[in-house]
Amino acid sequence: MDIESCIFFQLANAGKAGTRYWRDRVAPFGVTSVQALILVSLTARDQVTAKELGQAVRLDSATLTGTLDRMVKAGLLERRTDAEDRRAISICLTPDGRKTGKDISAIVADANRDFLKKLSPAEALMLKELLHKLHA
Amino acid sequence: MDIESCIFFQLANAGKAGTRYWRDRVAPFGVTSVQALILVSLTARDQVTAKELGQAVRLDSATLTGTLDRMVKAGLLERRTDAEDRRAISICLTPDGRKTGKDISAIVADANRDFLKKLSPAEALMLKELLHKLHA
DNA sequence: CCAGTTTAGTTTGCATACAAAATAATCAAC
DNA sequence: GTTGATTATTTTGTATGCAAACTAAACTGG
Repeated sequence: MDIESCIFFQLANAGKAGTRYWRDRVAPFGVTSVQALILVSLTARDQVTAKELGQAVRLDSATLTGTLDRMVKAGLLERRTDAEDRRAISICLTPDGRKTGKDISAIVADANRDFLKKLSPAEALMLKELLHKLHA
Repeated sequence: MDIESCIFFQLANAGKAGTRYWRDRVAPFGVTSVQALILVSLTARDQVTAKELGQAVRLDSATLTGTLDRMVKAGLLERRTDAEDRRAISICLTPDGRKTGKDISAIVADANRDFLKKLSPAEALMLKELLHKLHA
């Protein structure tokens, strides 16, 4: 079987292509592609624990720890020990992080449209459904 | 726009899911997911330069250098200075690398079928076409 | 033939991605 | 109520992924 028609190769390439495009779109905000997704997620639902955030953005705890470290260092968010459960930490956006999150949230739809412009609306929808069906 | 319906998030997740599945399938052969793809690519077309290999498996030169280092160390392949162009290097499978490449090539189709089993054959084909159309 | 440019790979530095082990706090059962 | 299992997060170590700078070899125009 040809590597070009291998689904693992195709999905990995599509993922990398999407990430490259998204990274270029969010680079002006001074954040990486993953950090941008985290900010968008936090903008939609503020005040979450690290565990909840990890589930929302599909990052395992080890990867999340490092990424949060860099975002704290960049002044985008803070870690606070959860009052209820002292094992958990609450992730809180700083004013700067909140603004950047809002600004990036405002371009997500346009970035999606532009990246998908080679597909018709019906095809784009079909692609999203097929990708979703693959996980579920 | 919800992060769940963001194409960059969906593609990145699908890519990671595929890579995880593929990694588990090739782990018994003692190689990583990327190394497995490289071996499959080399099995189909032996004797290529690093540049050609990088284009075939979509790895930039910096990533390829490190991955080749690990594969040489693992005894899967060798670097040889190209006789025609002394800037280039030829990538050659060792006997061990050739056998592993053949063994892995033999399971690619089955791994693809199994990973795509939640989709009908028509849907799987549609997915591949849409992914291809996205790049082209 | 020779300076300037292009090309093939490597190196460096940083950001995911993830397995496995370590830490610390909570929960469960007796 | 203490001990043992579970849970949240961090740490460590290895493997991509990629930008940018660097090296060495080949090409190109005058």
